Amino acid sequence: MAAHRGKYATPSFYRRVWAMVRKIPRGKVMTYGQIAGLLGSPRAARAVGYAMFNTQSPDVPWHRVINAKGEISIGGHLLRPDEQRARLLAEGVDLADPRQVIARYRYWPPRPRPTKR
DNA sequence: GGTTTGACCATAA
DNA sequence: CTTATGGCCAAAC
Repeated sequence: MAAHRGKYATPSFYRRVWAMVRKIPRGKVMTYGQIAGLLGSPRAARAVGYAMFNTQSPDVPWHRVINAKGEISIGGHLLRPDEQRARLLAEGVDLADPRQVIARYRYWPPRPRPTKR
């Protein structure tokens, strides 16, 4: 099951990112750096963004991933930052105040070690 | 295996 | 407040 780096093989790191993004509940958001940190690489925020760029699975709520400022990072013309905003608004996420977005809607996944209390 | 790129982040001025 | 810069990481070429 080793992830070969074939053209059509899915990079394992991306998979972890996607898996974590899938766990973001509706109406919640996570940041690139946050995801990277939880995956063990606090400085790999860019790679997380890269993973999002390569996301093609409808299962992955890519729109729930924003930057540390609490805003949508997509500035590109090819993509659709407006769509991300619309999706978040549809889930009840108010993007008016970026700081408030982080404070109110940031999602922290449960720790993988709930045992021992 | 070096180079390039990027939907990032923190810091400095 | 905005702009600039360095850093860091993973993947594609």
